[in-house]
Amino acid sequence: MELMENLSEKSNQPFASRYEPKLAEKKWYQYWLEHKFFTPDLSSKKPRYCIVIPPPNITGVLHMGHALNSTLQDIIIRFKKLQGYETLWLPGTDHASIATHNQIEKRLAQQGKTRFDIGREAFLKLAWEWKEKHEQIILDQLKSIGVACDWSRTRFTMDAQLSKAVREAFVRYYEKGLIYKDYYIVNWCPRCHTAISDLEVKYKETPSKLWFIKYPLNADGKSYIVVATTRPETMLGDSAVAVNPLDERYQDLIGKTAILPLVGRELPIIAEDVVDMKFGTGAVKVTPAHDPVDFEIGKKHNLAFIKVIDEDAKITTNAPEKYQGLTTQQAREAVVKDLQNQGLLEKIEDYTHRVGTCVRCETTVEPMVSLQWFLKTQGLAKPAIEKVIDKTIKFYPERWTKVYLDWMANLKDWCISRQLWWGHRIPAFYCDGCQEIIVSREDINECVKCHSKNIRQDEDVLDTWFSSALWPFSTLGWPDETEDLKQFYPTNLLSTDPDIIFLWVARMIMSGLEFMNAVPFYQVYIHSTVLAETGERMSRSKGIGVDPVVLIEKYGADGLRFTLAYLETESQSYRFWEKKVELGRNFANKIWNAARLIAGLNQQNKIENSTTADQSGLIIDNWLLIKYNQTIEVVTNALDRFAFSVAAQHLYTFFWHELCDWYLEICKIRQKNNDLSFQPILNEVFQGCLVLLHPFMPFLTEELWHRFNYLPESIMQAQWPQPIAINYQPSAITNFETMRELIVGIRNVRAEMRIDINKKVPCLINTSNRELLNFLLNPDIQMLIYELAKVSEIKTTQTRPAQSSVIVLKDLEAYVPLTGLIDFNKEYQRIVNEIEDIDQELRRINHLLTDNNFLSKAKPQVIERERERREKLQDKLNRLKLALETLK
RNA sequence: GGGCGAUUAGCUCAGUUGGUCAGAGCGCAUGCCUCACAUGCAUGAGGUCACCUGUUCAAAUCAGGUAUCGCCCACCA
Repeated sequence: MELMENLSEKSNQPFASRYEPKLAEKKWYQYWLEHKFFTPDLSSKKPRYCIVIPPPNITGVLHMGHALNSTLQDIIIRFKKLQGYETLWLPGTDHASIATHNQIEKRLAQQGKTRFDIGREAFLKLAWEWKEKHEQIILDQLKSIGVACDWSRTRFTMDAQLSKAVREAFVRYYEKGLIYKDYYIVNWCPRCHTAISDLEVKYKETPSKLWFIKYPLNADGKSYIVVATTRPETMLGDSAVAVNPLDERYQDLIGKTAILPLVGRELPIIAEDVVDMKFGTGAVKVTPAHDPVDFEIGKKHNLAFIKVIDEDAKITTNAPEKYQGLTTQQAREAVVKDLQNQGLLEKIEDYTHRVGTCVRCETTVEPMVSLQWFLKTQGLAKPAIEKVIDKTIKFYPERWTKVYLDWMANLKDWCISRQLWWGHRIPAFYCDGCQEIIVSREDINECVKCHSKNIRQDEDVLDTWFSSALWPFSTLGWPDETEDLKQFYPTNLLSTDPDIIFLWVARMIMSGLEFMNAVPFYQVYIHSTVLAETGERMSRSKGIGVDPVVLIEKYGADGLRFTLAYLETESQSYRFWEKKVELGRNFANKIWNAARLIAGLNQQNKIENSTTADQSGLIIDNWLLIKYNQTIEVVTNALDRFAFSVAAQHLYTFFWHELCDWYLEICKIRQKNNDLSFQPILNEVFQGCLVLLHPFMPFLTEELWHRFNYLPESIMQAQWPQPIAINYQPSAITNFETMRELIVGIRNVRAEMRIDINKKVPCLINTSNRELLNFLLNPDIQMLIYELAKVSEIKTTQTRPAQSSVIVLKDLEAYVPLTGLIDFNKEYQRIVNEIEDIDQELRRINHLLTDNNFLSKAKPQVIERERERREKLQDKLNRLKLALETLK
């Protein structure tokens, strides 16, 4: 394709018959940036509207989730700007502590190294290099979608200002006594070598075994208590056996002791009501150091916490020597074998249970006692719950409100420390002199208490989500009192996907209320999850799904955007594949070509003193304007409640099937008849459509806006359309609708009877509705029917002529006489042939359905299908026979 | 175990508060390269809106229940 086009020129370009997204996209994005349309004017009097982007990880490249979410946010921000708000969409990226670690460690692994081989400093250097490189990639990909982000305010969670915010927040929490350090059972990922939060653990159904182990009750080895476990290796760390206090089987054992096999430790048998009598034997081994439930039991009963698994998931020196250093898997095998040899394994049952795995690397996590930093959340949760209950913050779709509230009601303290290097290092300092812990806004070299120089900072960093939780205000300048903060906080909308409601949304609400004393946003939109064609989650590593960057390349950003919005309903998910983008691409092309036609219709200047003295033109125009007004209302209302699909579908239908299919077709005819009175209306509606479409298809609409030299200079400066005041005549509109149905009916007859495309047909109408009759006999209306349905003349009649097809409408019957139009003999023969074909098929089916062999062997559904088919064919046969009668 | 969704044409899905809602796109069939567009135009075939029972003058739309699928949460060793 050769389009010799100068990209820097805005007008006088060839108006090719196909919309070429590539020619528009770069050009207009550049143009918007140059004109600073994405940067708010802080001195304007307009109301403010602000969105902060959910910062993509610097590890990632754009995926469909980003494409969807960015599209939706961009639709809203552009919609609000057109509605007259001073808008800010603030972009940025997240350092993604653990995810980035994984990426860099993967690279190191290729060189046979771990992060511990190169040390903290070198590792951080690599991480910053990674950031420099990958941040730009993802931001550029976002730009290719067309996002109206203010890039002058781009933030990164580890920027100096944001790091200052993190530190401020930590210190304030600490000073309020909300941050503490304690031993707790955490999920430990042996691969990432850090604690991870409950939310970062995914459970997988795994077929396994349930081992029933005999714990001898005394040294003679004669009597036992049998416990069932899915993790026999952890028995090395057992410090009790627990039974339900109501369990009659074990009443006499409570308070006694059992002997731990292989180890020889004496274990108290305790009563504990969390023990389920119905599970296993009703007796459970208690391993406080390696199981969350057992941990609680251990604390309650003051049991020993015996750590037998270390940070690398290997058996520690707390276990008998022969197991030390084994992996958990090896230890399991060894323990089971030894128990078997000693006759202490009662039985093994198959059992499927859920194994916790690291959400990042899929390694099996080990519950493990360790010393971590925690944030007390109860006090923080209370106002965060209230603000949602009192609807200061609203979730869309509304059902997510309950999900949020249920979670918040059962909130546990948040483990905020991670044994990682990339991230915000915990601002706690340990003094080796006086053993004090000093938490400080500034780095310190000397103990404030004892002035010892022997101080060292905590090695850990904060959970990535700690900084994310501050994002809505840290990006606007907090803790400083900035103008941005004053003008744009609270922000208006947060749009995100369902899986980070707890990880992120809840925590932003809590910290927003804590530090800003105001909610971080008023509306939370939770969008659908984009699934692959198979219904599975898209996954690059599994090769399932599509790449939005490729789709933009092939179909254009506008086409992709429109399609995504068109599919975005309140569903929890939708399936998506490449073919679907054709919908948007084709629509973009349709708009483009409609524009070409309109440009042509405009070229001829309006003739003075239009010949349309009657109202026919007005009615058609009225019809269009009514539909247009409805469209404005529906789209505005839909976008206000984030019903993206409703808005997109309505625009699609109005533009394509009403404006193009009918109004433009009629305009062509009017133009031929020197009636150019449609021009101002067409122009106004088309211009309005461009604005309505702009949030969905920014590039195409900007391109056309310039080609039509509309004002103001950019469509981004335009105003959202308002319904046009019209002289509404309901009866005229129904008459017009009847006319449309009549035209469709005549076309239908033509197609059914295979009337030559160039042959005109007469049409006889029969109606008692005088007004309708007058309308249809109006010369201008007749002209439309002549042209659009290829009709030669319209006459009235009271009776149906022989050999004619009939069209039945609400207030009207119309007849199309077929004499002379079709070759009756030929048509007769065609129908006869068709009847013969059907007869033959019917015979086949009848034969089949009387064949006992078939009836006994075929699937019932197949037989049923054949029966249904027979019925349908019979129907068709009858109809054809009737048609044959008409032709006689 | 709890919560939340889904079940509508061959496929993917729309269907705000119950009464022109039985729809769209794709696919299919037929005819058209008609001077905006074949990424197009015209016409058509295809569905007891999962199932049962209620409420109502009226239900795809509301209530109760059943079945299947999906998502989320939860300490069943």
